[in-house]
Amino acid sequence: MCRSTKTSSTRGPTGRPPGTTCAARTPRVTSPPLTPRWSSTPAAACSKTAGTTRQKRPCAAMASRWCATPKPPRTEPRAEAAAGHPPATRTVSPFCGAQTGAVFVHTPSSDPMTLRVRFAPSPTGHLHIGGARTALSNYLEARREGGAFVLRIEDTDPERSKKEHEEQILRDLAWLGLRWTEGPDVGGPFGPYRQSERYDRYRAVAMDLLARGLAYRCNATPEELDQMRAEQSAKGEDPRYDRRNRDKDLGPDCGPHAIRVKMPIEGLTVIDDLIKGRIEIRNELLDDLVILRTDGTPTYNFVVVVDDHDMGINLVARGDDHINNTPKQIHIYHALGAEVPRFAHLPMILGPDGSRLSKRHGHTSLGQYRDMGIVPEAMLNYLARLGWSHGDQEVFTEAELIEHFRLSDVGSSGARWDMDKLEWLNQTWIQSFASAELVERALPFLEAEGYVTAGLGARLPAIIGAFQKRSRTLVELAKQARFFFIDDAELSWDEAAVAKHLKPEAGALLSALADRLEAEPTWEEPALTAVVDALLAERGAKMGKLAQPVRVALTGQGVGPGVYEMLLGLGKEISVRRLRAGAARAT
RNA sequence: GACCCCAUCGUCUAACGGUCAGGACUCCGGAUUUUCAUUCCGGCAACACGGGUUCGAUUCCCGUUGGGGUCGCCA
Repeated sequence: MCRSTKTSSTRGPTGRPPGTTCAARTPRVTSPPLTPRWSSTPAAACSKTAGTTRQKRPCAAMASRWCATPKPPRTEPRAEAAAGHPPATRTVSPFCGAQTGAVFVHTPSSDPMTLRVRFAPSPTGHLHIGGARTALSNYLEARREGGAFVLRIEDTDPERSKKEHEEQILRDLAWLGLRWTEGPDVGGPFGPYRQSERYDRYRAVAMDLLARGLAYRCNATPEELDQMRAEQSAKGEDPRYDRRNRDKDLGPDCGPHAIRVKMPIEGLTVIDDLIKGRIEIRNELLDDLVILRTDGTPTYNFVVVVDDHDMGINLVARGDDHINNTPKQIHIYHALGAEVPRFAHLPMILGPDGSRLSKRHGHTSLGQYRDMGIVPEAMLNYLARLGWSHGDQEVFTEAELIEHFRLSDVGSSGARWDMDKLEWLNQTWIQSFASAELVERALPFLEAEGYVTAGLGARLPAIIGAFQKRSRTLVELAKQARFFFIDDAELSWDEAAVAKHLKPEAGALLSALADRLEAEPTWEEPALTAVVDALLAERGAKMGKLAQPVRVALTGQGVGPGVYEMLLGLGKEISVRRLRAGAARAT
């Protein structure tokens, strides 16, 4: 029997169940949900059709929305980007073909489609760096193609979803520099963008599936199912739903029940993944998954498909831990009569030991890296380079990433998190900042150390500049700058350095230097250099003779910034005072 | 266990049948220097294994091993 015959008879003229307001939700880009995207009649759909290759091209009209953002110059849409996309997904025997063994290939819309991608975090915690990577990949793809980047909140878990998490995730994404064209905060034509606000829609779709015989009621209790799985395991079988209620056609009066969707029982589902290539899964392995729980709330695999369809998402890029969900989702698309998007499954980010990155490996949330003084440019750069490369280039600006990054060029193997490389990139980026830029970035970290940064005038950029080439992170910068901000009495003294460099003859030099500097009206590098050079010339000494004693006197330590950097950062008063104190110590 | 994914220096990666297997991080030397850092030069270091296919495999195929992921009325 060809199931879609029944489908067509139950769908009705509008293809929409009563009470569904989906048309209002999908003003454009997609046809109304529940209307088959595949062309012609159900009978035609059941017949064998040839594979088709979807063509996609950048939409110039959509590019303007990105141009509204001030940042980097947009690169030209690339003509070659349009070519060569593989067929989205090919399914062998979904509902209609399953029973006949026919090969079914859905026919994509012929409309030139604007790329629409999404990032759908669940607000149950902070933004994980894996999530950040996924978000970035989607974002770059959208930017290059002039498409839409949709942010959707997957808050169907009322227990764990928290508003403050959602807000924090949005802030973290913004910190990274990602900007979305549609989302819960900015709105958009496909809202609402929080799943908790779309429950009516999910229920309506589920009821429609039920009415069309593509889903069914299952009154097995979770306890019964647990027992079933336990028995299966005991017998050495794979634990899975035994389809016990699939063909019973249970009515609404069957007691507390969930709604399950019917998966095909035989055949093959094929995913043509942008990153992984061809993936085949035997349909017999697919469980009839619950789409509506007993309490009426929808489940993840269901809402994802409904939303992605409603929102016109045509490329889904996510972690490869979702690969096993994909065939089930594809069949839900088919049940909805919806076009299946292309998929790109990004490999996982692994911990340094090769296992899945977790808290025990250290920091896993984006916010923690921000707090440790990683700049967003470096994080963006590092995240993009994980699993992807462009020639021998290591440092990329956002604009360069938008131009060169492609999901299809991402490697298919997992990548380990390498803090050393991240810090190296961070240092490289810190070195690239203009003075005022670095000051602005470093200020919060200085304040976090408890330093008073107000009223420093030109000393502040001098202090921060002194560490621009000496810091791998902004926290490191702030900690190194400590001697600039504390009272003389608080200086910590490296006794070995003191013993080595603050000897009597050095004391005389320091004392003389202090006198001359005190008399110097111009506290700028050329003037200071002149003072030091003159002193050195008179004494017939080299800089090497003076630098270390000065450094120890000024900082208490044997290592630190250059002499003039210290002098400029400290200012005249403190410099002279510390030099005198150092001279006194040296006698 | 079943299913799915993956496999080049320690790490991130390049190579798209013929290369002295390239670059970057880390590490180790050296140069510059005012200590440290920066910068510049140099060095160590890899095709997991076994079968095919081929005149020729790191590249293609199969298997083994190893690693990762998924097996919920979580997302």
